[in-house]
Amino acid sequence: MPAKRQPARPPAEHAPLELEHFLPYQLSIVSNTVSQAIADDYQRRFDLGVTEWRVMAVLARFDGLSAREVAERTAMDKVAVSRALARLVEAGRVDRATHDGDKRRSVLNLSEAGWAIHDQVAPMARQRERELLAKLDAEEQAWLERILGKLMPPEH
Amino acid sequence: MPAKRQPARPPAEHAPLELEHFLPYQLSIVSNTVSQAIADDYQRRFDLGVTEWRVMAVLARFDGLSAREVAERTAMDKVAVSRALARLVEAGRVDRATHDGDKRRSVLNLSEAGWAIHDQVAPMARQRERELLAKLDAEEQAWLERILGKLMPPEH
DNA sequence: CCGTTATAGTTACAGTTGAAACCATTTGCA
DNA sequence: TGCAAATGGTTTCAACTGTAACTATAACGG
Repeated sequence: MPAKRQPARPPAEHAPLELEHFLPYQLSIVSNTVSQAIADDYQRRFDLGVTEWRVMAVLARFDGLSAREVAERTAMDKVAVSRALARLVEAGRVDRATHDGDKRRSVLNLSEAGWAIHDQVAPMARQRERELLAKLDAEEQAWLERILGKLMPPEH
Repeated sequence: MPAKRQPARPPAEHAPLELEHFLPYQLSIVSNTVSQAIADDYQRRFDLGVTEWRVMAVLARFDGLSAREVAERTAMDKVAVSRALARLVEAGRVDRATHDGDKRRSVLNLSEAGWAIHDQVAPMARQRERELLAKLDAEEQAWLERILGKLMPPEH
């Protein structure tokens, strides 16, 4: 067995980054790990991508949004929303109509089938969130909520 | 101007997710925003992708790693590491040799050119981290560090 | 009105990504 | 030994992503 590898250079010379204590890196790892865990739950079972699920989640809360409004609320760009909607409409999970008085806009709603999926996926997502929070005590949970609120870019 | 849109269904009926207060979603937004900001700094200037930078960062700390060890330390999969290394070696930023006594393994090190890039990018990354932390007071910073430590998956 | 500019949404293209198959080498063990 | 399984690494293929170009409709300014 090879000996445990040691940092090979004096930090003063090059000041290498310690990735595992670097905040943006930690955020990326934690975020990807939990998102992937949630996605695994519904990806195969419902043939539903992350972007599609996010679109469904906002349509569950707000009726009749346009694609642009969905993009704002999901922090996705309009191309991603357009593609997610194409799949969702094709699969009969979202109903798309045209706005009265502005033929450019679509008017989007979950279909019955869409609601049926939503009502299965939403509890699974909440459960994963609980599992993540279970690693923290009550005080830490409160601080995390507060901190993320401050770190979120203002437009979201 | 259209009236502010209201939630259209009673929460009790379908319990839709409030994305903007959903922890995994917040993490994803914050993480992507900050990672993108950092990446923009060096992406164009050095023609260096995020995956390549991560590989360089671990090679700055540990000499002579194999590709597999790089993958472990960066939390990237081996395919991504293989491709990042191909570009880095091609660009003369990483030297790749073959391990004595195990011809499957490579032995990786930053080249002089690699170090030169590292020594420019690392301070930029640290600066971005400081800007992120500047949104928090000292107490929040301490809690965030503690919390992320607990949320990081054990293997990283 | 009519031409310019802006907006909603889609399409095309090129680059990126991940899963699985693949090759070469090494290890384990009968 | 020698052969099956494991390991390090690359390649392939299909899906996904972002940017820019495009179409259609609406808003604006003279």
